[in-house]
Amino acid sequence: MAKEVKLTRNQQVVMAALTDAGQPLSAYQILDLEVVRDNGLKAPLTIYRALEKLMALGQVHRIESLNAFVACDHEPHAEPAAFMICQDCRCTIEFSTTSLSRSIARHAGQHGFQMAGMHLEVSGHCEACASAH
Amino acid sequence: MAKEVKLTRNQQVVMAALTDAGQPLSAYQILDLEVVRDNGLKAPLTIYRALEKLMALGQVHRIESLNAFVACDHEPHAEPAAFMICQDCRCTIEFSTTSLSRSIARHAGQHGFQMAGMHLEVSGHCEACASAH
DNA sequence: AATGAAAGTGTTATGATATAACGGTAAGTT
DNA sequence: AACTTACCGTTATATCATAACACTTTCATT
Repeated sequence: MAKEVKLTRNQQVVMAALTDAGQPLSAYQILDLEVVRDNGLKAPLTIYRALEKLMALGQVHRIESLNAFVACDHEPHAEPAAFMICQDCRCTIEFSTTSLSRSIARHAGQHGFQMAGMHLEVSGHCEACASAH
Repeated sequence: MAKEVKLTRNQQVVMAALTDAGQPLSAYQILDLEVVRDNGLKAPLTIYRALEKLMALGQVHRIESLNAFVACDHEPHAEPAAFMICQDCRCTIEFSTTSLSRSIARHAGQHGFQMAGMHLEVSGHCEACASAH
């Protein structure tokens, strides 16, 4: 892991829930999990606060098109995120954008736009779902 | 224009509001505009229904990260959309993804993912705002 | 013109997502 | 200990989006 930051109890609980899920969950879906409620988290704000911190640490990313949150599946990072989202099983695959973001930044520059960050979401069908029709 | 589809009154009102605005507006911001209310549109659902149609026609696009909608500034299209969004003045610049989406589709394919569509949002500073600091 | 299908509309209610405001607590500086 | 900073619990509220139902308009086809 890049940088061991001590997470608070609430943050650990939310992080564990997302890691276990292996797919994006909305804040309210997290809130409804038994393992979360049993740990005393019972208000939306409690979840959102934990998520906010986890996103700042790059351990969780937000999927805009789903209004949901997903555990980062490799090194935590704040770098531009990109996701493939299966329309069938809802699984997500995160991929790196190092090369892509450079070319997009250049493209933006041609429009006089100074790029600060980017967010890419690709929808479609994952390998398992595509082969199963 | 690609295909002249006759818009209903509600759809025309919403389309005109977005075109006039020249920046993304939320459904409720549209609803609150005088020009919209004066035309008798007074319920959220009325706005959402018009937006749904306009998006299907490719004349309006949704900006996920803002929960807002923006008028398409060139040929209406259903093609993968990409936007640069100024964090200062909130203006958006839409750009084409024909070359980009091909390379992303190829990238996805390497992960066994069959791409259906994509949505790219670049945040940063537009030329005017960047030069004004 | 009659008729029937499809799309659009108005209205009310509700669901889903997210944050504001306030006061209190925990943990680490110095 | 005093101070700072982050975190937390609670209540209320803001914001975004859709369900359900009955009615109307539009328009191709008979």
